[in-house]
Amino acid sequence: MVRIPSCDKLNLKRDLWTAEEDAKILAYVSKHGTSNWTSAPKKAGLRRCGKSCRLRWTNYLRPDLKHQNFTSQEEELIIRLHAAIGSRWAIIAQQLPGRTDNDVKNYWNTKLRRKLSEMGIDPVTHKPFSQILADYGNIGGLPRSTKRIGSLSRELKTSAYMKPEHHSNSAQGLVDLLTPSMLLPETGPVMDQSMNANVHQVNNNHPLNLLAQLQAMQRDFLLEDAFLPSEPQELENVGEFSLNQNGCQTENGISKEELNKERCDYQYNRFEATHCLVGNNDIEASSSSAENTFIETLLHQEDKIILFDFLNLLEEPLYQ
DNA sequence: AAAACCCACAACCGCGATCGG
DNA sequence: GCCGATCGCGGTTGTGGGTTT
Repeated sequence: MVRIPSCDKLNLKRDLWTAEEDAKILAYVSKHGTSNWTSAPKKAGLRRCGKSCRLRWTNYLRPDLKHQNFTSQEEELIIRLHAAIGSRWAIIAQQLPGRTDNDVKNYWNTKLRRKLSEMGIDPVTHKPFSQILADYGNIGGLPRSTKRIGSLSRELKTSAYMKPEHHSNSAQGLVDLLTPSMLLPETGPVMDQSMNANVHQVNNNHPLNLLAQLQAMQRDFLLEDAFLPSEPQELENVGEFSLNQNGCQTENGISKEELNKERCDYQYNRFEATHCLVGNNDIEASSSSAENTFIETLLHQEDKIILFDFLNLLEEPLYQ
């Protein structure tokens, strides 16, 4: 495949954009729209490559962008989503109206990553450094790690939620990706109801429900890939274990299909409980402070919210 | 006052995916 | 189905302003 010559190779302008150039881009977009950036430099009278024009528009000039500082709520959401899906900045940015992937990425790299490190948390794995060291000591005995959601294939990503024009809002694509047929292949009416509730909430711009769905998906992967035995009898045992964790009872002789329903209920309820906890604990209360950011509050309350609690907040099932 | 350093963020690069002739 | 053109993404670099020495 022939590569596009870079702006550099074409001897085009590469430094910071001037107000005059910005005005030309705005004029171009108002006249021609954003569908064809290749012709933008010529039509707008700019000595920039089309790619550069597109980035300038996408990351800076778009009228729907926010240019204010990140709020503590946004901070919290970035951390939680990063813990869930890794550095998928475009997806994370979709959950933060008015923010671009570049904004989120820069904010993570310059602020959040360091703050987590200062708290003794590895910003890559979201584990405390002490646990990483402990794990390293036990490296031979660890079960094989399962696939991270962050390593979802590009096919899935692109087909399901990377085409905003296919959806009425940014979250809809993910909702489609996480339809019961994919997320929970053998679920019945009970789980459908739960999922419908989630879909409804996502449609109402409750970004944390995206996290719940992602985590449910991950939980499903983990249970399917790493812990679930294939034989029905073994499945019963696993189901009993999972449900007992949730304080529920299960009967002997449960069918595989019923088990799946129960298991999905368990997953959904667990995430609901997690988010209720998060919503009611000190974190949210402190997040409302205009003075303190989410992380700063945690730092100031080290004796109250110990590291272990923060990890519970993150609810990172991937690394269990 | 000036050099050195730090930080935030704008911008670019390279790659894979997708589109369209 | 092929292939060139384009888009979108994540990683990285460059730049300018602020702070420290």
